[in-house]
Parts: sequence; structure tokens; C-alpha cells
Amino acid sequence: MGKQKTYADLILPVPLPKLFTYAVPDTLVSDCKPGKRAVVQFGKKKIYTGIVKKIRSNKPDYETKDIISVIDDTPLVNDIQLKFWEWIAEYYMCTLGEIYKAALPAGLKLESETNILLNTDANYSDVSEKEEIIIGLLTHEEYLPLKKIEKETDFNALPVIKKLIDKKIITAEEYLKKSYKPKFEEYIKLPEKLNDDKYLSEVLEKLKRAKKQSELLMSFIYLTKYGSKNFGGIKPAKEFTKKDVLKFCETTAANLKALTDKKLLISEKKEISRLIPEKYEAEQIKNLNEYQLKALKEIKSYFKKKNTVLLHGVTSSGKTEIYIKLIEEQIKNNKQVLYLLPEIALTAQITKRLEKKFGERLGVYHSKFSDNERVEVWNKLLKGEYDIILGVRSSVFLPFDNLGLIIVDEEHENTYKQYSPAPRYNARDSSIILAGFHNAKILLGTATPSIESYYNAKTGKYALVELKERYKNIKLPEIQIADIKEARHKKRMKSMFTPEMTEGIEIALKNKEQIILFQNRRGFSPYTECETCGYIPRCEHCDVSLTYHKFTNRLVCHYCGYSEQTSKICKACESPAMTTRGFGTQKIENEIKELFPDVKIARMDLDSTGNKKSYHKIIYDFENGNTDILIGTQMISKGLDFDNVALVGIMNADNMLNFPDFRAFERSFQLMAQVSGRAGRKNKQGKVIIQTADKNHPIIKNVAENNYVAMFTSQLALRKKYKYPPFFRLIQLTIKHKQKNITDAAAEKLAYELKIIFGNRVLGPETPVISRIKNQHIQIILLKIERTIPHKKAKFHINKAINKTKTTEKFKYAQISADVDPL
DNA sequence: AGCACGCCGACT
DNA sequence: GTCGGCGTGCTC
Repeated sequence: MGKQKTYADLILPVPLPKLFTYAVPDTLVSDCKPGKRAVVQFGKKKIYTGIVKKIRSNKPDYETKDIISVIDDTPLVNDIQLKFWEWIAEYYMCTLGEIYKAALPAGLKLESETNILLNTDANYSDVSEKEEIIIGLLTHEEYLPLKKIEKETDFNALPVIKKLIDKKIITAEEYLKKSYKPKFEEYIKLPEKLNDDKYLSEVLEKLKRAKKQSELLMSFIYLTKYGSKNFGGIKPAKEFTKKDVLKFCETTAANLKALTDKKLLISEKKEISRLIPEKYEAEQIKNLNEYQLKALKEIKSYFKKKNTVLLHGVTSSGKTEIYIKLIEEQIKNNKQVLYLLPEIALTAQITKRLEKKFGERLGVYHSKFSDNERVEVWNKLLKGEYDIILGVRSSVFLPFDNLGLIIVDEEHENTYKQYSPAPRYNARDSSIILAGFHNAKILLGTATPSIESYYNAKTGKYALVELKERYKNIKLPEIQIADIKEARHKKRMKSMFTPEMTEGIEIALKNKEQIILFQNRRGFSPYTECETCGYIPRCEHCDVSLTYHKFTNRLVCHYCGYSEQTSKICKACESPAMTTRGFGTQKIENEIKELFPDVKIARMDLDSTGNKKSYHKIIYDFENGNTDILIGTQMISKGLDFDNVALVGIMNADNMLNFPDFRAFERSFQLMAQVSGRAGRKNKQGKVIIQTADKNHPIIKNVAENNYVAMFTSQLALRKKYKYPPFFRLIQLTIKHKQKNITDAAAEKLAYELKIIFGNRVLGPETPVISRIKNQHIQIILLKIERTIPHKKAKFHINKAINKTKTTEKFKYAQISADVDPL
């Protein structure tokens, strides 16, 4: 009679729809708890860390492996998070493994690597040439990672290694590699005994002949007592970092080492945090103006009845100050706050403001942080060292245990939706569920609400608070529409600039005021075309035209990264007539340089903001007036506040409006309204010039009149008529396969299965504009399902149809993925 | 997703 | 004959 065994269901980082059950050895039973990481072998060799989902005692009807070890003393993921993961998996039709992968920073998901060791007692008299090469590599090393051996050999090393293992000459070992590396810094302090003046003078006597060393010792002692006023200054302290010692004692590392070797100074390596916030003087937030106060009061009173409030405040109405007041109250009540924002663009300015207010209790989490930094944020939140997290999409996965409020700033932004890879979740919508699990309130803020959110507010699902006055009485900008068609007809265009735009720029420059020129990129990139035959180079793997990059002079595929040299000669007809078409920010930059040669220009787009630094530099230069004209993509539309912008020029409104997407009008309005909001200064009205070939377009009129409600009303009617959100829920299914005929047939079959249940709610299958990516052919099926139908039920039937399709032998390897609420 | 196994055409 | 490509199946 053995006692009952314990089993654990684990979430593993694989895209398989089920949990994996492992036996928990008796020694680990007391330690193995849900939310902790367990190390297990998966398959023949791979070792992973999985998250313990559930502990149970009933034996499964298959053989189980044992858990190797449990890593964490306390759970890394709490119950609320596990519940949240399950909701996301269900709603967005993905696996828990995919969420696990997305939720945790890589440093917390350990994976094994294979190491190869040479057996010392092996007999290697009878080896082949290739085998000898590998043995040669190993003779100088204790061991080598398999990956490294594969890289350093110019033949396929795997079979050779297998042979060598068979011959018992080498062995393979799996080991978990820790990717999180704590950061260390060297600190220097004085040994106790040197506090004794008598001893000190003896030491100095001994150092008589080492002048540099005694000087250093004296100046270090001085530093500990009085600090320094040079080089920016430093306060007295018991110990200093090595870096500071070298700087303030004006000495060399060698000299310092001489003293530490003699134990006259003590050097100590300490683990330090990478997340040292900038030290700012604590700042009082300015008093709210009467409109902000009114809005704040309304939000608070609505929170008594409703969980979600939509704050619709025009650009520069001071929403951030209201957020700060709400955050302060939560902190007073010992609650956590999650402040979500779209992408790095916003973080720079807002981080600074929040850091000034909340100092070290603020954690920042975004994509430009290194993985090590993200691990630290996770751990610090777990330890309760943060009250507020300011972060992007993925911060909804951080280990909060006591949220009181979630703020979703710029609620309408599409970067809240992840498209690829799975989980294809929307952080705004998910955070409403997350807030529910925590009994927390949620505030959506924006100047241009998404149609969905405004509809929810209008129908009473959310409360609506309006803030229509701009902060500091800045006037909304004057909006001028410049007719490209007419200017072209009269031959008055200068390159891509209408006379209105050229004049506007000239006036602003003359007044020493700044200018922002906006060119959206989406659906509009420069490409090359043959003037003789009209041939446009396309990607061989992805069926999409290649984008021209002037900087590298190459044609690049934006889907797979393939690139090729540009050529004057047309590949199709061989005439030397290839020219560039369309213009992006680079082209505008070049044209401006020609039209206004002495003007200082900066460009901000994905290419020019490769890292945190270059991005901040562009903003910093513009803020401080070092740049006259800033040219950019949507990046510049997001929440940046500048003081001296007289003119915002929208280079081409039409390519946004004509984008083939049911949200094109809504997005165009949002973009133009947001970009316009960058214009205007204290006491002086700003100006916006919109260039368009269609000056009577209703959306352009809505923008010019700053009439959100008109845009909303007309769009809502169309959404209803054509069965789109918010009335219908969209689910897009993507079918991929290497062979076109299998893709097409599988898509047909899936559509057929879906139509049995969903009837004419099924659209397609259709060949998307980009019909092939990385040599995979693609078909898509779109479902439009009434909001009134329970989504669980709908998804159950969709999964059934997918499984049914896969029962056909030929379609077994077709990849079918779902995108719920696609953008 | 990895990873291994096994089948088959293409080379020394 | 072996090498290496890729189709197929499995993972507690």
C-alpha cells in the first residue's frame, strides 16, 4: 500500500492546447504549488520551466515523468493571473503556452541547452576526419555548447556528434541556462582599522615612496568626509562606486588596484538594480483648473456606480494631471495602479512627470527595455516595491495582486492589439477583464475615442466624462485645407508641397517658430517602378512590392526582411528606366532640404529611432529648439507636447482615407485630429494645413470643424449597415500551407464547415492582398457574428469546424489560426 | 514549436 | 554504399 502520489498540471512554453501532467516526487510535494516554476524534461531531451497550474492526486492514464525541481520559493504567477491567462486563451482562441511565452520576460523562462563533453578515458584511435575536427574543438575546453560546435564546423555536425556519442568518445548533457544576469558594481570603502589616526599615519609613512597611492588614500578619506564639489559634485558617504572614485579622486584603475591589493582600501562587488530612476526634485502638481476639477469629480462619482469610465478630453486638456490625482488616491488606499500607454513615443515625457511625482514607487515596462530590466520589474512588483506600473501592452501580464485602478491612455490606439504572434490580444479590452478580477476601476482616456468605446459610453455600458477646454486656454488650431488637385492643375505644386504649405512653412520659419510635417506610412511606402513597362519589384517570398530605402539604397520587403540592391535596369524589360515612386518621410526630408537649405531638420520614424537614445535625442532637440522642422510618421502624433509649434502640415490626407479597411475613416480622423493637436502655443493659435485631392471629403470636414460626434454618428450608421463592430464581432481565420492548392482546398473545406453553423456570417475564403509570406500561401475567412450571440458558444463551433477540417488527411498540416477582434 | 525517426534521391 | 533533405508524428 503506497501512499497516494501527487501530480502537477503544467503550462509549458509550447503552442499545444493542453496542459502536461508530471508526477511530483515526495521530496518536492511540499514545495510544488500553483504559480511556481517547475523544471521538467519534455520530449526526448528538451528541458523547460513550466508554470504549475494545478496540483492533483488522481493518476492520469498514461506514464508520467517526474518534476526535476521547483525553482521558486514563492509563486511567480498569482491566482488572478492564472485566471486572466485562461480568459485570454479562451477569448482570443490561443493556448496557455502561447500566453506563458508572451507574459513572462525571457529571463524567467529557462530552457535547456545541450553541452558536449569529451570523455577523458576515451579511446580515439579509430576516428574519421570529421570526428577528429570535433574532438579537436573539444580538447581545449571543458565542454562546448552544441550550438557553438554546429556554428564552428562547416559540415553538418549533428550526425557526427551522434556517432561520437555511440562510440562513447563524447557525452551530451542538457543544462538549464540562466539568461537573467544580475548586474554588479564595484564599491570601494575604507577598512575599519584606518579610522585609527595612529595606524593611518603609520600606513602613510610606509607609502612615502608611493606618492600616487598615498595621495589617493588621502583624497579618498577626504571624499568620505566632505564629498566633492567638482565634476558635478557628490555627497560624503562611507563607500563609493569604483567609477566615482576614479572620477573624483582623479586617479587610475591601476593605482586604485595597488591600494586594494594592499588591503588599504576594500573593494566589494555588489548586486545592483538596473532600474535606478533619475533623481528629480519632487514636484507639486499644478492645481487643476475648474474644468479638470469638474471632470475629476465626475469620474469619481461615476466610479461609485460603474467600473469603466471613458474620459473624452480634447488634445492638451490636461488629462495627465487628472490621472495623477486618481493615482495618488489609490496609493493612499494601498492599491496598485496600472497606467497603460501605447508605445515608447509617450513614455519619455510621461515617465518623467510620473517619476517626479512618485519616484521609486513607479515601475516602467516597455519594449525598449532589455530583458534583464524586465525581469527586475517583475521581481520588484512581486516583492511589493512598486505602487504604479507605467507600461505598454504586455504590462497587463505583470504580477499585480491588488489593483485599484487601470488607466488606458490613448485608448483608441491600435498598438494595444497584438497581431503576431499569438496571443492576439487587445490590452485595452483585456484590462477591462483584469480590472474585473481585481475589483478595480478602469479609466479610458483619449481625445479621439474609438467608435467601440464611444458607443459603449453612449449606450451606458461605460460612463462618459467630457473635457472640452484646453489647458492654459490654448486655442484649438486653425485648420486650412490645401487642394492638391487644383494646385497640380494650375502647375503650382513645388514637388509635393502646395502653395499654401510652402507659404505656411515660410511664415513659421520667419517667425522663428517650429513646424511638424506629418506623412503617415501605413499603406504608403516608396517603391520603384519601370517607366517603360510598369514593372514593380516584388518580394520573391511574400508577394508584396518592395519598399525603397534611400539610406541603404536597397529594396526591402517589410514582411520578411528580404532585401536587394536597387538597379536602374528593369528586370522585366531590361530598359534602364527604374524610378522611385511615392514618398515617405525620407523624400520629404530631401525636398525640404532643397527648398529651405539653411533649415535644421529632423526626421522621426521607425528607421531613425532605432534605439532609446536616438529617439530621445530627436525629441530633446526639438523641445529645445535645436530643430526647426520635424518630419515624422504617426510616431509624432502620440501625446508629445511641444511649446513652440506654429504649423502642423499633413502632407497627404488621401492615402489614409483610401486605405482599404473599414476603420480607414475613423483612423484618418483620429490621426489628423491627434497630429493637429500638436499645433498651438501659449497665447497664440496654431495652424494646421491638410493637403488633399478631395477637399470636400466628409471626414476632412469633420476634422476641420473638430466635430468628433459627427464623425462618430456617420461611421456608426455605416458600421451597422455593413455588419461591423460595435454591432458585430469579427473573427478572422487564417489558413496557411506551403502548397497553394492545399491552402485553397483547406480554406474551402473550413468555410463549408463554418457555413453549416454560421450561414452567411461567413465571408470568404479570400486571397489576401499579400497572398504569400515566407513561402506560405495564405487564405482568409472572416466571420461577422452578432454581439448578441455568446462568444463562448461561437468559439466552440469555430474550434469544432477547424478540427473537422483537419480530419481530412491532406489538410492535417495546414496551419489555421484565429484573430479575434482584428484591427 | 522542437525534435527524432525514417524514407528516398544524389553524391563520393 | 553514405549523406542530407524533408515529410510525419509525438511530446505528460
